[in-house]
Amino acid sequence: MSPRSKQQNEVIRQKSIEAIREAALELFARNGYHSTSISQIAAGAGVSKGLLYNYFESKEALLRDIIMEVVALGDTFMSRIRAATDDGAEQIRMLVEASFSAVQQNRHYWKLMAALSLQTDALSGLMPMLKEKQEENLRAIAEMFRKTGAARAREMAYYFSAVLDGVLMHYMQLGGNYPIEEMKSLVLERFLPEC
Amino acid sequence: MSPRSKQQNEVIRQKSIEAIREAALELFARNGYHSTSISQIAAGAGVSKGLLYNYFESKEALLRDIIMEVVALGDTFMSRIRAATDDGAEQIRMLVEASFSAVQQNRHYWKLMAALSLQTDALSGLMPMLKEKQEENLRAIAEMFRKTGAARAREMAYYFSAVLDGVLMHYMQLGGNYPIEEMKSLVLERFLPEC
Amino acid sequence: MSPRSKQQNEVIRQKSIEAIREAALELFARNGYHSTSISQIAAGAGVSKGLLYNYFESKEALLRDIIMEVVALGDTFMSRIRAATDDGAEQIRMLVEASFSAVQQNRHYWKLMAALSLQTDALSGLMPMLKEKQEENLRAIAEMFRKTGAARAREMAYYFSAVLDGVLMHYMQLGGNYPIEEMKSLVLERFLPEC
Amino acid sequence: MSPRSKQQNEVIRQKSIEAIREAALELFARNGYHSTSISQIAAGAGVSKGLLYNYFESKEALLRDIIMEVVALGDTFMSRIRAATDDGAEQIRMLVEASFSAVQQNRHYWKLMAALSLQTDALSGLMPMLKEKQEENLRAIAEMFRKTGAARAREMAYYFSAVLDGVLMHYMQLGGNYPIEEMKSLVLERFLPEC
DNA sequence: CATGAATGAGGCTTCATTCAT
DNA sequence: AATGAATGAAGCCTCATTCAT
Repeated sequence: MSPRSKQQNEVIRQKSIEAIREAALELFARNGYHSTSISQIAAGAGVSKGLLYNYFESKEALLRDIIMEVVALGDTFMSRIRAATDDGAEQIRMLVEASFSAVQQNRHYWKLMAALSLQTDALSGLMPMLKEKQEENLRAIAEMFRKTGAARAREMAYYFSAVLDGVLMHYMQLGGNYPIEEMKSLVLERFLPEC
Repeated sequence: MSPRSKQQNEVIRQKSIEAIREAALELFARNGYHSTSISQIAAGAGVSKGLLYNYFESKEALLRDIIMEVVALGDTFMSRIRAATDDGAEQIRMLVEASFSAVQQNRHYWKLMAALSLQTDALSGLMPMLKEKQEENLRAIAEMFRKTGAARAREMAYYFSAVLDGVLMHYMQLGGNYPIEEMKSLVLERFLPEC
Repeated sequence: MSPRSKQQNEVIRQKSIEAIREAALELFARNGYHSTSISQIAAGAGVSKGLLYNYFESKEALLRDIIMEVVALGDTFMSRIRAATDDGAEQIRMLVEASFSAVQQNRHYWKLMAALSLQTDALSGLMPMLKEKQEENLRAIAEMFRKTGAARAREMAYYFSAVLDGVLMHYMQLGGNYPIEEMKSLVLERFLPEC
Repeated sequence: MSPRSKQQNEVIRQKSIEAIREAALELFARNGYHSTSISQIAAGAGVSKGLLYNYFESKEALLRDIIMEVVALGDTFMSRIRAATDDGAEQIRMLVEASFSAVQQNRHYWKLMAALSLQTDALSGLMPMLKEKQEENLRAIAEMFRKTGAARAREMAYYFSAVLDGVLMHYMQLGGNYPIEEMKSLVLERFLPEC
């Protein structure tokens, strides 16, 4: 019955928050945002509905929180790549590798993101920020192509990121039988012919 | 005095059905299936909620109906292309043209389809059929590549359809500012270099 | 196209009305009043919903109409019996015979009546009349017993009609396997021992 | 501060559940199953509609729950009687007493059961179980008659239970002015003449 | 006489959210 | 920090009834 220390409390808090986030992500990705209820998330996280509302203002806020995490993850990727090398082709290669491996390791995140990116609802408040991020990434990718000496770097960036998203989307749709490795090879081949 | 003739009734019915379909498509595409209420659809179509249920068994049946229409549209495309020419490269060119123009002319349909294809819910019953269709299209596209003499025709088909979907998805996400024409050129260039 | 004569119209009217009544009775009895829709009745009768409302003010009015018919039928029975003989025992015997044969020949009517008699709803307006009828029948039956010289004729009337209703209710509940003939014998035996 | 204990919660739950059950029983019996709305039940129980669905899966499940309670009550009666004595006549006497007193003390239950037993709808799933129960009771009653040395014990059981149901049904229909005590005497007299 | 398209009130049910403990 | 009983708005759907033809 001795009162918990501040640190102990903080640990407990973080554990609960993380459990909620994970359960929510899993369920949102598997069943869709609207088809997932707060009750399911709380049950999945092993906490009460009340506690969930201690940490997250609302269902939408919980979704926002998860999305911000994914966005941050993406930013980290890009930073690392730029830090690793200054060679455009190599950066593109790393980006392809990183994208495929991220999606393969964690289909949940990306399926959720893809599904949400096509829905205007449930994300209303976040849309501008997400578009901004996409724009930012596009600029970064264009810069990579520019470094390879490619003509029409910006168009290539648009095209490249569309290809990447297209392949990964199909992978998420079709799952296990998708020839994901072959597709990765094809992408690399066709964007980095010299390698 | 006398009741309306069968034909008169059929005209009236079709008018209402079409209004409902259109309103539903528009709203489903814009706001998402779950975020669209039957009331909104009825209001959008200018009919009562009750009438909607005279023609569609349920909200899900309405969605199904719309999806079946899109699927039929896609089938028509493929048939026409195959009927038009036997030259693989020409077929691919026509497919690109048809896809881009379809999406540009009717963004609603395709945005809805894309969004739904990533949702596990709200489509449970239709998923098998849709996957079968996709498989069928893939085979048809592979056959086109085979005719061009391309190596690894099946892989190319996977890749090609991913590219197409990726580009069109981005177009649907970004809307007006997307360089859609440039992307079309790039797609054609990169898959039909000889033209 | 020659206009129908008044008589022809009347024939048509009566045919439609009768078809509606029959369909309604059948459906009310089989599926219950609340579980039967006007659409079902109209379909069952082979007429349109609109025509149904030409002849019956409302669903409840249709029910009332049917009930009145049953009541009238009951009155006819009693009158016939009293006209046929003045002997109490014989009257009772006839009543038993008539009741059993009516129920056996037309379970629909009686099942509906029994079900409704226990529901306060859907009959609100008719209840007083029905109670009055029951009271009237009770008096008539008591008079029959009185003629047989039985003591406590009124109590016997209550008891007798309860027995009759109980047996017939069980028959309607259990249907085919109910030993209806044996029960009739038992009723006769126990109320008319001297026969 | 701390959450309620399991026991406290259980008490609270049972209170609400019981309030809902009672309100539902009262309203179902008075107005009929179909004419009673969930809103009415919730209002009658002094809880929200939502809470009702915390405890009962559906309106039909609520009805089932109530029916199961009545069935259990009936089973208890029969068991007690058989445990109390082995004398057939005494058992029958007890059964009559118990039935009359049960119905007088709790008209709601029995009116609801009687009404439902004549409805094909709203009970579909339960019908087989109820028929089985009735069959079981019939066998038990036949056994009682057999012990009294009566001939045709099974027929007597059918007849006896029809009489009981008939009398009690009339009581429920006519209410206060029904000569219930006289009827009880008559039943006992006529089935247990030797007493 | 006859039709059936159309309406809208009202019923059942779900679920995000609150709050007493 | 934690619980879960309780709420009520909102969604889907049914169906008695109306009315233009």
